[in-house]
Amino acid sequence: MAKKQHTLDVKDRILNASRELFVQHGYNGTSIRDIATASDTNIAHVKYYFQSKNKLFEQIFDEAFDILVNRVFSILNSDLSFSEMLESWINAYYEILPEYPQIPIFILNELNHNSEHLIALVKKHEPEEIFVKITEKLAVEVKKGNIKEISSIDFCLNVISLAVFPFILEGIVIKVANISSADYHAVLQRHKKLVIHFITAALKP
Amino acid sequence: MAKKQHTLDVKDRILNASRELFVQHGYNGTSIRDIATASDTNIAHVKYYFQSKNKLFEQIFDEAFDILVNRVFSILNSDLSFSEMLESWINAYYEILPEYPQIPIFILNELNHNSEHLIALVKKHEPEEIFVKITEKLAVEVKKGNIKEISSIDFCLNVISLAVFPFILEGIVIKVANISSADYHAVLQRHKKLVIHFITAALKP
DNA sequence: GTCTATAGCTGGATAGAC
DNA sequence: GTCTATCCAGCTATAGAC
Repeated sequence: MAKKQHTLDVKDRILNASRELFVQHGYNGTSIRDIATASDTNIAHVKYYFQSKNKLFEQIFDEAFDILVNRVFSILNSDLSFSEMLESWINAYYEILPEYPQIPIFILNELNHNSEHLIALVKKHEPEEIFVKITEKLAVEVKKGNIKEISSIDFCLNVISLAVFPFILEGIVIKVANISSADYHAVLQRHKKLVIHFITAALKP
Repeated sequence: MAKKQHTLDVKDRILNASRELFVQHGYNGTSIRDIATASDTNIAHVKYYFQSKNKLFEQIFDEAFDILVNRVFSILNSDLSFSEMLESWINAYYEILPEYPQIPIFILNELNHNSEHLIALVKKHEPEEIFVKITEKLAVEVKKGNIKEISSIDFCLNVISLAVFPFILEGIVIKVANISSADYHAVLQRHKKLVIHFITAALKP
């Protein structure tokens, strides 16, 4: 009947194609025509379902940001002990990011290019709540004498840097060192344990 | 005589304007027209001095990458002791990056978008040599029993992550937390000492 | 070296037939 | 809902006058 058989309907095909293209090539590097071609639809379809390139992009960006903070959010809202929380937090990144390795650089880059517009989307997820949660947990742990005194901004910067940045470096490392993505991910899985141990050792009073 | 007085000649005005625009908005987000307008020249000037948008971009990218690795390179080639080297290395980032805070995200993003083409420029700077140098210095230090055993890839990932990533987060942090860039840089200067201490403590045998 | 004009193409958006 | 045709603004690149 139809010229081509698709398992997904038009709207989902457009979402899948645009997710891949936007994350890979950025907002400016992706045209509606590219999206229409990749999803085997046409420009009018994209316009019909998403009104404009901008609206479609916002939806993709929102999803991507959600992937990055949602799980972390639930970990920090749970009743885990401090050391369990720290380990779960880092483990979360090392489970999410191998599946979506391009998301951090995508988010950071688009925020740098288009800040005024996208920052509202970021704030909607209330990332400051995460920060408040961590500050509380840290204060308790310092008071108990379990860890050295450290400001929550310093602590968060270190944890996020150590856990997230290696994934951002993937592209450059595998090309310069001429190794496969799988090899690099194997290195990172080993690296994860070191990161947890690294932070624990550095926080010891 | 001329309609407008400029302290720099045409070529330098184009370089300055394109540096700012490319680093800020990326390759795809910058047009030759933007560059011509910002440098108070015209499209023909840009073409005359740099042949194409691509050639001009490569020059800017090359410069930016050089800023990021040149100083680090000379530190690792010097005869500093291991602990001096580590401190100088991190200090180097904290001196370079406040002046060029956008460069890391610019480099990483363009490499992700346009890898095949730019990776040759990166390799020209021989970043692997840095890695070899560090591996040697680490091995000596481990043998002496001054630090715990650690692979050089793990070590490099940790140092670079801790030192560079906070600068990449600047854009999102100052907007979400509603603080000024100067305030954030003050936080980072404090943070620098903690990073050095953090790594030293974690490496203690 | 400088600058205008323009070719040739690709971008997002829209109108309107079916 | 689907799809074609088309508008017009933007882009890089080039030719050629001065």
